[in-house]
Amino acid sequence: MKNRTRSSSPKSRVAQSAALPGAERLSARERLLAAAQELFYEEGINTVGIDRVIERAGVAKASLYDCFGSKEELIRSYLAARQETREARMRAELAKFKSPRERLLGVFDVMAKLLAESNYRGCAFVRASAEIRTGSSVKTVCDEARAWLHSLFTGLAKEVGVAQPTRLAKQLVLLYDGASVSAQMDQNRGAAAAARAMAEVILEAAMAATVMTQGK
Amino acid sequence: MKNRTRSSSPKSRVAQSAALPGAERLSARERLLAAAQELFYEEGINTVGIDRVIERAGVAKASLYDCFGSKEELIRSYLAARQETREARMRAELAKFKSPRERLLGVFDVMAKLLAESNYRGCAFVRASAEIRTGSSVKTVCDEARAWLHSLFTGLAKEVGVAQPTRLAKQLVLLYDGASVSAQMDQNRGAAAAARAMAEVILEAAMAATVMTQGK
DNA sequence: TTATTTAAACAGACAGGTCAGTATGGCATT
DNA sequence: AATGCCATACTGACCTGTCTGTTTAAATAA
Repeated sequence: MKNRTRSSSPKSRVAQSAALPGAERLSARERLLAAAQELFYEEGINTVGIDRVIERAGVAKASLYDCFGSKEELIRSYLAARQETREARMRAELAKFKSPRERLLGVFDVMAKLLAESNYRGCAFVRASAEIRTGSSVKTVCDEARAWLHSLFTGLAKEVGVAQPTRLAKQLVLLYDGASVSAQMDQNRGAAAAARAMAEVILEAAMAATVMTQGK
Repeated sequence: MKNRTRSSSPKSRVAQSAALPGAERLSARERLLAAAQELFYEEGINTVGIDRVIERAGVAKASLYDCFGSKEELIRSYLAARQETREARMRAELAKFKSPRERLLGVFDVMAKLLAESNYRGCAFVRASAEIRTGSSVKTVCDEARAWLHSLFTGLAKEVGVAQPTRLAKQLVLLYDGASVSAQMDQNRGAAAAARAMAEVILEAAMAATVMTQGK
C-alpha cells in the first residue's frame, strides 16, 4: 500500500558500465548525477542539501553514500561529468568547421547555443569556486576545467598560426569568461555574439602583429 | 578575570555619523561591516556564519541583530558599502586622467591595482550572486552594482564620441568581467593589463566605424 | 528446474553538529 | 532615565552522515 514515486516497471537493472540502448531504468548512481546536475547547477552546491538530491533522484540516502561516500565527492563527480560533456560537445561541434579561423571563432558559436538555453546560470566551475571553502578538494576539478579551457584556445591559436598563441589564448579565455558573466548577471543573451565579434577584432590584430614580426 | 579579546582601551565611542580623525573606537555597526567585508568577501556569504562575524568584530550577537535585524540585511549592507567605496575610488582615480580616451582605458588601470592586492577573490557581486538562493533580496544590490558598471562605461563611451556608446559599453563590461574571472580563477595578475590592451583595440575599431558612418 | 548466494538498492530512524535568531540580564556613558 | 553595547544561554530548524533491516534481481550451485 506504499505510494511509490518511482517508475512502476523496474523490469531490469542497468549495470554501471553497461549501456543498453533500451529505455531501461538508470542506476542509482546515474540518477544521482542527473539530479545533481539540475539542482547543484541551478541552485548552488551549498544551498541544496543531500535530502533534496536523493528526493529528486528517487534514491535512498544509503545508496548515495554507497556510491559516493560523501557530499563533497558527489559534487566533484557532478563537476567532472559536466566537464566531460562540455569537452565532448565542443569537440563534436568544432569538427564541423573547416578552417582554423572558423574553428577558433566557432567556440563562441557553440557558446551562443549554450547561453540561449533558458536555465543558463553562468560557468558551473566559476560558480562552484565561489561557494567552496578554502582547501576543498573540489577546487582540483575546477582547476582541471580551467586548464582544459586554456589548452583548447591555445591549440586553436596555434592552428591559425599566430605569433604568440598563449597570449591570444589568454585573451580569448578572458572573452569567454566575460561572456558567461554578462549572460549570467545581465541576462544578456547576445553576450556570446558580442564576444565573437570582439574575438574577430582581436584575432585580426594578432595576425597583423604576426606579419609585422615576420618582417614581411 | 575574564579574558577579553577586545581592545583594552575603550575610552570613547564613535557615533555612527561622526568621523573623528583620532584613533577612536568604532561603533558596533562599523566593526560589524568591517568584519563582514573581510569574511564574506574572502570566504563567501554562506560558508561564514554569524558567530564568526561577531567574533571578528568583537561584538555581541544581540548588537548585530539590533543593528541589522537579520543576516540577509547584513549581507546587503556589506555589498552596498562595498559598492559605495568602489564608486568613490573609481571617481577619484578617473579624475586624474585628462582625455576621455585615457579615462575610459583608465578603468582598467584602476582594476590592475585592485587585482594586485593579495586578497583579490573576484567581483564580490558575481560571487554573491552565485551563492544566494533564488528570490533573495540580495540580488537587488547586485543588480544596482551591475547597472552602475554599465552606466560608468556608457558615460565614458559617450565622452569619447563613439557612434554606438551602449554597444561599446557592453563590450567593455564584458572585458571587465572577463579580467576579474581570469584573475580569480587562474591567479592571472596581468588580466587587467590584457583587458586594457584588448579595450584599446576594440575602441580603435569602434572609432573607425564611427568615422565610416559619419561619411568622412 | 529449483535453491542458494550475492549485491545493489530500498525505507526510515537517529545521532551529532551547525546555524540563525531570541531572550535575559548587566554595564557604562550621556 | 535612556541608549548603546555586552555576555551568554537557549530554541528550533536544518544538514551531513550512520545504522538497521528489507526488497529485488541476477548469478551460481544443486
